[in-house]
Amino acid sequence: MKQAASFFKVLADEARLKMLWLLFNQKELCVCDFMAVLEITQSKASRHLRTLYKAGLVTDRRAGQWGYYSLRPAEDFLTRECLETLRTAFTSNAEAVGLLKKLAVWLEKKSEAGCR
Amino acid sequence: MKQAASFFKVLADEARLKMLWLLFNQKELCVCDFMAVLEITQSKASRHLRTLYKAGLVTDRRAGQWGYYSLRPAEDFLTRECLETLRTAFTSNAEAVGLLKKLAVWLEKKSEAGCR
DNA sequence: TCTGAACAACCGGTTATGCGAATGTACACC
DNA sequence: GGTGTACATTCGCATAACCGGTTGTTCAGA
Repeated sequence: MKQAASFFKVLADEARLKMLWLLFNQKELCVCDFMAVLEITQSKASRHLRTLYKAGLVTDRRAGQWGYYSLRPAEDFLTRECLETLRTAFTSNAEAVGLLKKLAVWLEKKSEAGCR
Repeated sequence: MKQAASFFKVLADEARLKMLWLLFNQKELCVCDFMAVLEITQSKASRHLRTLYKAGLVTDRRAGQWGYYSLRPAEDFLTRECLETLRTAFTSNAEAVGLLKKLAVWLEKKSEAGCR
């Protein structure tokens, strides 16, 4: 039960919820994507991603100086179900939908700039 | 999304999870029941119940000097689904099952003592 | 080899949360 | 009216979490 409590503790932060939501809808994102879309500092982005990583919810992949994060399929029942519920709930949430639009615009601009 | 974060914040405590679990399996419980079964101080029990109350997850009913708490049906999708998932997860959790046994013993002893 | 980009990790400061102990309140019984 | 029970609330303190700014670290390209 302690385990369940610490899982919910990880979800108990708006920035981390938004990060998970972005990853629900985009396979891979790097730190600078989170910074741009969520309008947060690099230090904040990195710290929260670390928290998600330590909780086993995301994986990271280094490619040169870039770090890509993606969702990690949950092996635990509670984790899997709650994340799925979260995803469903956010799908009909205006703020969440707005974030996705912002993400799309950002990714578009990024690829236009050719900096992929 | 802020709302979702604060909901998870409420769940992010072992004592509160245990309280919810007990209420899943027993319609109504008073503060002293939580104290006895979870082996916590009165102040701790009261405080966490207050938190659950303010989050809208439980209701209270005063009867004389006794205060009874019970689950409050969730009107929100996220809340309802997560609690249901939690219930399912705990059903096959040894610690949680042990708590229920402890609760049964306590309620038995309490009614034997005639203090209803 | 130097510079700059992308990130991670540390630093101190602030805020939030949790705790037991003590106190307050409301009622029940004598 | 006094005592005891069942709570709720407040208090001071300790710990944990979050924050922005700064300082590594690693790598790519000139």
